[in-house]
Amino acid sequence: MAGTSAAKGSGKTAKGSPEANAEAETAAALSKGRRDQPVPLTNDAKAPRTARGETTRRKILDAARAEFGSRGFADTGIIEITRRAKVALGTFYTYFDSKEEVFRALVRDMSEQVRLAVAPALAEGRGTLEGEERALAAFLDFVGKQQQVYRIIDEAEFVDPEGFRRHYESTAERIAERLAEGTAEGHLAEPGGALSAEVRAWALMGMNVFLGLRFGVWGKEDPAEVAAAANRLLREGLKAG
Amino acid sequence: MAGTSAAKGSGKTAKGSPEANAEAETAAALSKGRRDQPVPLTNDAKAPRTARGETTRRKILDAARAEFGSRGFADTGIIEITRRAKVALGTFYTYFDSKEEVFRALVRDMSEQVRLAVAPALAEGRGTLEGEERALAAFLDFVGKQQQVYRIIDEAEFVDPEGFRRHYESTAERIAERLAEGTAEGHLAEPGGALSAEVRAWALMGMNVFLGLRFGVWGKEDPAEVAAAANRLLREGLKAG
Amino acid sequence: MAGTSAAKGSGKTAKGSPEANAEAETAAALSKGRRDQPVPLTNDAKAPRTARGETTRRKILDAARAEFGSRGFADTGIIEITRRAKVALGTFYTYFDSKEEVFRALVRDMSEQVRLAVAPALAEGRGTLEGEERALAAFLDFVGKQQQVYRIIDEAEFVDPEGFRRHYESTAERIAERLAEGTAEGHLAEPGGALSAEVRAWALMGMNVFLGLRFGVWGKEDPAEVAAAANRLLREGLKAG
Amino acid sequence: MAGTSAAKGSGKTAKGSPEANAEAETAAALSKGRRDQPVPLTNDAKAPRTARGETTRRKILDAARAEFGSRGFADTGIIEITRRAKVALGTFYTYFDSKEEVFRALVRDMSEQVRLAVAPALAEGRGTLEGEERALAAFLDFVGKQQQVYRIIDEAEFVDPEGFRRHYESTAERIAERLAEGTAEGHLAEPGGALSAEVRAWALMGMNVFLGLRFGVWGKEDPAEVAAAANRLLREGLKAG
DNA sequence: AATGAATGAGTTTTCATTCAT
DNA sequence: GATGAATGAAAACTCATTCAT
Repeated sequence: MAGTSAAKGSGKTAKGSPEANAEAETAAALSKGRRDQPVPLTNDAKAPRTARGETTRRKILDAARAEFGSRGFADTGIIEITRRAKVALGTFYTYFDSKEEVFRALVRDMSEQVRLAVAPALAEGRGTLEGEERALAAFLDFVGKQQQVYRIIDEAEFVDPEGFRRHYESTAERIAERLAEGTAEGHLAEPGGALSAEVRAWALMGMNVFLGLRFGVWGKEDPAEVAAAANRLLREGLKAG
Repeated sequence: MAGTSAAKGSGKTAKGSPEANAEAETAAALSKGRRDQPVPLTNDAKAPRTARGETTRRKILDAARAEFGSRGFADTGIIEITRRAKVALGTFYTYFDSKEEVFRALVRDMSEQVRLAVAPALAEGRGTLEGEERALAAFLDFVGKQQQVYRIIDEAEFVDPEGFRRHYESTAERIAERLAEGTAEGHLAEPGGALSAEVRAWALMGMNVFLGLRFGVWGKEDPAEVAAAANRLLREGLKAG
Repeated sequence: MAGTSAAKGSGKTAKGSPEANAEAETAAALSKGRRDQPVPLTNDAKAPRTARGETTRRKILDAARAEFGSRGFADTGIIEITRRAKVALGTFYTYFDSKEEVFRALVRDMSEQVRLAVAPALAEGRGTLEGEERALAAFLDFVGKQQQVYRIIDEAEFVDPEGFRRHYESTAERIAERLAEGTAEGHLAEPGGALSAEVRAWALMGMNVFLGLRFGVWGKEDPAEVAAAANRLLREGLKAG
Repeated sequence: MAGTSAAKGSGKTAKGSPEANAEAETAAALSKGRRDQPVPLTNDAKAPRTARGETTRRKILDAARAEFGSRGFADTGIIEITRRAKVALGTFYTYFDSKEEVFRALVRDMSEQVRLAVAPALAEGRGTLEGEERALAAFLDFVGKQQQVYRIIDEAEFVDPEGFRRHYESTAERIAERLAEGTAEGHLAEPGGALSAEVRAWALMGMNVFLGLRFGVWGKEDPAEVAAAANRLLREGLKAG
């Protein structure tokens, strides 16, 4: 399973051309993101102490993303990662404790990337539902280009269960907040209670994830059209009349 | 990602104590399911030729389900499977060509299992949406007891991509048929076109899968309540008034 | 530092020609020894289940003794052991959990071998001190042929500290018993007390071990002469007159 | 097995609280010892050329002693040594050619240390045997505080065989000289010949080493008492009457 | 059919050593 | 002199698969 629509804040994070060099761009965005928040869960002992080290670490991380994203965790060897990163095998272990650890770092990265990919779209829409529609379109677009997202976040269920859960729980929470806001503003119907509110958020997330898989990764229909169709369902439901 | 709503029947999949001995019970259920339909085996050359062989094959398959379901594909060894099945290591290869092959057989089984688990519920409901509601409740109930379902079908994305895709595509197709039927009967609003119809089916499936993860596997809220809340969203959408 | 003089019992353990094929012989003796005592500390899960397996395990053990004995623990690789044993690399792990584990098994073996090598000599002597003299001669002879003994028991201080300690403590205990007996029989002077008795045993053991190193391993003086000289010291001390 | 009795002096090697801060104290003692004699360095090319360099070299050596002494040679990495010494990894190679080389330097140091620790005691005693008794007591005291001595000298058997042999041969030689002196002075019985004289020296050394292990390192009985008991054996032997 | 011993390619990880700054 | 990033050979260990019995 992979990412889905995301947060409100930092709508200006991605300002440049939304297309070019997605990977590099996100890497940059991520770096910024990291400085915004304390980002605790990194291994201090292995943190680079020089600029050169920082560059190397990033090269490894990027290579790992590409490799895990295309071959999967089990079929990717450290050698392949370092070969792609153009560093020696041992260099990997200068920055990461194990294969699992890079993967974990990557899950955080990807989770954040998804959030950043949809954030601007959310802000654009007038009204909650329009925001969600645009976010879904942005998400479809994003996963179409970054298919690694799915492979990595889905595989986290097995390799990094905590990261996996964290990703979906925090995503659902952000959705829930947006829906609550929409309700407060009177655009959305009241949920029946707390459980109902949570059900709505998870249902919406599930929708998005599966539409992303079907129409972003496996097929490439027009994101806007798919988002529009989904939004109709979301607005009015299925019932006739 | 895991299974979702499906085909015909009762709703009380498990009649005994709802919690206890989930594994054994399901194994039995599965065996029944298997007898309903021959369950196409991939490898004829290794098909058991005697009754004793049939029993051994089943023991291995059941053991594999339990092991893969709890440790995942990579962390499960053939030895562990045969140990649990109480057969010798070499016996495994009398019935399966490789570790991947058992897994594939298992994916088919689980996919079928999900279908059978919700089928009775679907038939009970009066009207398409009521059927879907009961099916979701049955599904939540099922995955609560059979958490292996998720682990196995989700991991198929990496180990058996064809099986993974087959599962979701056929599930979505069945949903689409039901929705088409409901539209024909006038209960449901017309979709805007073919794309829209498919979007609806995938959206519904995604909803179910994620609600299953959140409220069936991770948490154990009352399936009926969750299903009711989800159904409200499905019927009327989110829009106020 | 390695083994030294040893026990009373089982004086008939080694009946054959005391010279030929020391290694094979001891292996046999050991096997017998093992059956006498329950020998608990072996890994059951890896115990051979067939005669063929038993043979293979012994081949590995013998190869390990030769390799560790000549290159030392650190400089011996599993590959070298299996190459010498003429089995595949993986076969090693069918019988032992790790490099450390074979080593531990070997320490037990060698400790026992030392005991068996001197036991007959002890029984031969008339009187405690004469027994000790003959035991030392036998020991010098033994370590001259089995230099691995020293390398393995000495290295146990680092690789298998428990085994190391067990070896020396049990050896010292056996010596202490013999001295106590000699005292009871009136051949030996009373020790001043418990501490004194223990000091005597350890002193005697230390003497033997170092004489073994100097005159058995490094140089090859006549064992009988060395033993005689040592025994004179032991009997009468150094004091003039 | 490690060092043993040696050369000249006081007996109260450690005057402060006999237990506390053993390590620091000995480091100081060592430094002193080193200044007494230049301590021949193996590798001139890497000899420090400045005072700062001299300090750094010493920090590394002290750290190496502590690490090798507690973890052993194989389990100690250069990183751990430099970390403890608070210098950068690369600095190590400014002063030593290899891991083996520091170890060799350390073996020399420790060997010398042992000699210095017992030297004062030897001088105190009136008569050879009394000197030996005091030396043994000093030795027991010393190894009780400096357990690294054993670990390092014993491990030299594998890492620095020449150093190992040199240590014991020169120690034995010194003992032999003292015994010869005692014989010349008429305190000690004549040995039967050259072999006999050497046997006496090695036997005495072995005694001391093992008593040091048993009563200095593993257990902490009163050094004076142990030494007295050992000396009784040495003076009069074991024979009754 | 069933057994379990044997195989060896493949992987991860470590760590002494080098070297540019 | 000091630093720490980079290197890659080496080694332990795993495990799916084969095969003789």
